[in-house]
Amino acid sequence: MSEAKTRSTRRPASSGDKTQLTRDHWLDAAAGEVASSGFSHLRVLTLAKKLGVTRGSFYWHFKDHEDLVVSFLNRWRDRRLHELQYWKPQGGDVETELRKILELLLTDAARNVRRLQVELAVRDFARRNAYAAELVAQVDEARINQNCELFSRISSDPERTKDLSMLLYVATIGSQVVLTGRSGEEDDIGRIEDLMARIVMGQRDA
Amino acid sequence: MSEAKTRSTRRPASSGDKTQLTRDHWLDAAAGEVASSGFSHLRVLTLAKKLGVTRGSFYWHFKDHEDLVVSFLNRWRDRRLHELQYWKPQGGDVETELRKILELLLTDAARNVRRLQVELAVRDFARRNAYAAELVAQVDEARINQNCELFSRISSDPERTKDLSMLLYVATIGSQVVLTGRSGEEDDIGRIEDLMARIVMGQRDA
DNA sequence: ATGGCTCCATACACTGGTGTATTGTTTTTC
DNA sequence: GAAAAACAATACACCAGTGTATGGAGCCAT
Repeated sequence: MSEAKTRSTRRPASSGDKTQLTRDHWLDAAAGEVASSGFSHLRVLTLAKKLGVTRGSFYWHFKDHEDLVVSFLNRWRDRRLHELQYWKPQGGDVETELRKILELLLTDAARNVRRLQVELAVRDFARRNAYAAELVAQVDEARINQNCELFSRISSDPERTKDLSMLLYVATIGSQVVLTGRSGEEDDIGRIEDLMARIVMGQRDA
Repeated sequence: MSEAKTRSTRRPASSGDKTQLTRDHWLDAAAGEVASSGFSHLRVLTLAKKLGVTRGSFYWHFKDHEDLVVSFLNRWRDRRLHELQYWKPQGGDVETELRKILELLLTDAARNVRRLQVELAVRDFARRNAYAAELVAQVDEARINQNCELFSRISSDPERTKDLSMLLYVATIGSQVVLTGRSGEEDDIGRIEDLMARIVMGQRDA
């Protein structure tokens, strides 16, 4: 603790960096808080400490607390919609593609703890915030539709493909909610993944 | 603002009643707050207003805010474990029992909005509170085990019955999380219910 | 090197919430 | 029917958090 003049930078390198802060820096810090404590514990003072600055900086980058929340939600929505692009099923055979999707939605999701926690926090926030609910609905719909394209190769009945896609989605979300941070998590998730795959494949019509 | 003497009762009948308050009254009021705003917005001042008293009463019934939260969680756990008793599958044939359970877990749950919201709030709180997590785990396990007994009549492989029970559970929780308060909720839940029933029945071994 | 722009610090006013101490009012109980 | 116990009101000290106003410090033009 004896710096503050040696380098021309003024911030005590709390985030390891030295340059000026940007809106995105604050949003990243916010993600950490949201993940670990939820939206209702999102405090600008806390973020400022984490970033090694005072709130003076915050109120330059953001109008107020609400501005932070809305920006956070928008960025979250944009990223979630955008990433879907890379998860599009390729031309492989149905079972391999299904396995890939399941692994993406369950095993992979479970490893990305922070990302998962953020999603759960957003979802919870959506229960009492109309705007968040709107964005969550958009993301949910996009994801369900994405899987629909694959399931159309399993059943020719469009109603059934839609239902299957929906079921797979709610099952994965449920797994995340119920199993995350639980003892035997890895194992249980693997088994659900397996069972889901077998079940869905069993729904293929003749 | 010119009352306060006409009747010998002192509380302005905010809860319609006149008698003295009990711990359970506070817990009931807390349930309302938790359902609509979550644990992090649980304020004793708010409860006091809702009950038509001041905080002086609260601190007679409870040691502090944490006492309220812990008592609330305990009551929740006790009730959830106790109600399972009445949901035990009877001796009917497998499909009817399965349908009954699904209706209980999905259609019925969706009607009981407040109860569902409380459960989701508790579950969210459990992400950052060890004690809540403990209780949620207890409830989850009890519910999953309860369904196991039924599924053992579908598959003779105990591993598979356990997996099926788990899948059904996470699917219902996921449905509640994803579909609650969404447009077309009723419809979607019905379809999921139907699909789940067909799928599970399809897992019966020869 | 001066003025202007960007980014952050400091200080203040204000709100909303907790918990405690004390007193007041009903109800019970004997 | 008076003492005791249960319940509630009032007033206070205190803290955490927001938002605002203002004053720098560093950088970049000309």
